Amino acid sequence: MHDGVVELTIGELSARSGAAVSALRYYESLGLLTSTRTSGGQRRFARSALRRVAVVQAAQRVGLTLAEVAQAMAHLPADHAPDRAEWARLSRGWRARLDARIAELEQVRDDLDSCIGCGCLSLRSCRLYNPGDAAAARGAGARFLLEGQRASGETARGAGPVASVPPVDGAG
Amino acid sequence: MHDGVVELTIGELSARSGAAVSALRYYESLGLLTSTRTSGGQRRFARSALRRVAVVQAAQRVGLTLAEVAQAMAHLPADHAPDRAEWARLSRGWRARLDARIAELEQVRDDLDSCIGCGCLSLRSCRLYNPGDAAAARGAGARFLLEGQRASGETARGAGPVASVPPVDGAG
DNA sequence: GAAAGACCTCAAGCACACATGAGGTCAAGC
DNA sequence: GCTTGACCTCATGTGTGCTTGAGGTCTTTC
Repeated sequence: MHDGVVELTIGELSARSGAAVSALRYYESLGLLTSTRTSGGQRRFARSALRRVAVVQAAQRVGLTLAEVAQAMAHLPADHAPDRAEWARLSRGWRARLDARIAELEQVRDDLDSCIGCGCLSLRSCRLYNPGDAAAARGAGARFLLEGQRASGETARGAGPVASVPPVDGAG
Repeated sequence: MHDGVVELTIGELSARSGAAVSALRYYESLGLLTSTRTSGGQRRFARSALRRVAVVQAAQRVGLTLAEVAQAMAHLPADHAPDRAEWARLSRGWRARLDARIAELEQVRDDLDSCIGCGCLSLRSCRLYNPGDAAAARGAGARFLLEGQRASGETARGAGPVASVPPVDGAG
């Protein structure tokens, strides 16, 4: 095997980055990585690909989707790994998202605390149940937290919004 | 429409809970909800179902999967909505998970900060790149954070672990 | 009693991030 | 040059949490 040589096979990149071979191919298909090919059609990665993979993995730990990573990386030069300034720009944006996400989770935690205290889940007042305030329903970065809370067509066409039925909160 | 009556149609439950009709059917298929049926085969939910849906939604905000919610709910009596003590038991467990999750994100944030400072992503020393310590690779509750970091068969069968290739960290 | 809207049951589809398998090729070492 | 392991390209599958659609039924209201 070539050693201090310039290029890496996909297996080497996998071993060094910890990403699976199939994941690397997938990243390439999304434009997150580029490679040259040998005459036989096998991929060869520049060593800078190692850093790119590291960036992808970092972004995933932050909670970004690969599409978002691709978008962010589009602002980076393709021919070399990000240098200090470029990486700082990227990661500062991610930090903001991280902060927002942490804040949301802390909000949920506080709401949960208030519910533990009151044992409520009252449909009228419980903040866990009625996340209408600041943190809720924000588009940005709430993916794993608040996804899937919109009404279906069947519901929307149908009986109208919540107000059409009077409040109930006695249990069974 | 019946009004202060004991049972709710699925549409009413949807309107009152904010969950889509299709989601409610799905929850029932997972055992998260139960219903009786009219002679015509339509679902009727006890009012306690409202609280059960609230609990499911709360758990999702915490970050649990529905399977986990189902498991947690298996410890609750099926015939009534959770009372104060039962809800407290449940939510205290969730709180621990929330705390762990928040701690992990804070760890990532700190690592990110150190990387912003040094512009590194050095394969040898960067903590974002080498999440080997405390927070990483924990089984519990790291779903959205650390999923998909295991090697594939192709990689595992192949060139062996990281040590087989000497370190490289120059960029392109 | 008839229209309309809410409801029913499958079955299939979507999004995300890959993993897996089939069937075949390349490259390195002996 | 021959074996063997690494690599290739599709195509399809996995898990989670639903949504959408087709085709049909129930219930309520006028």
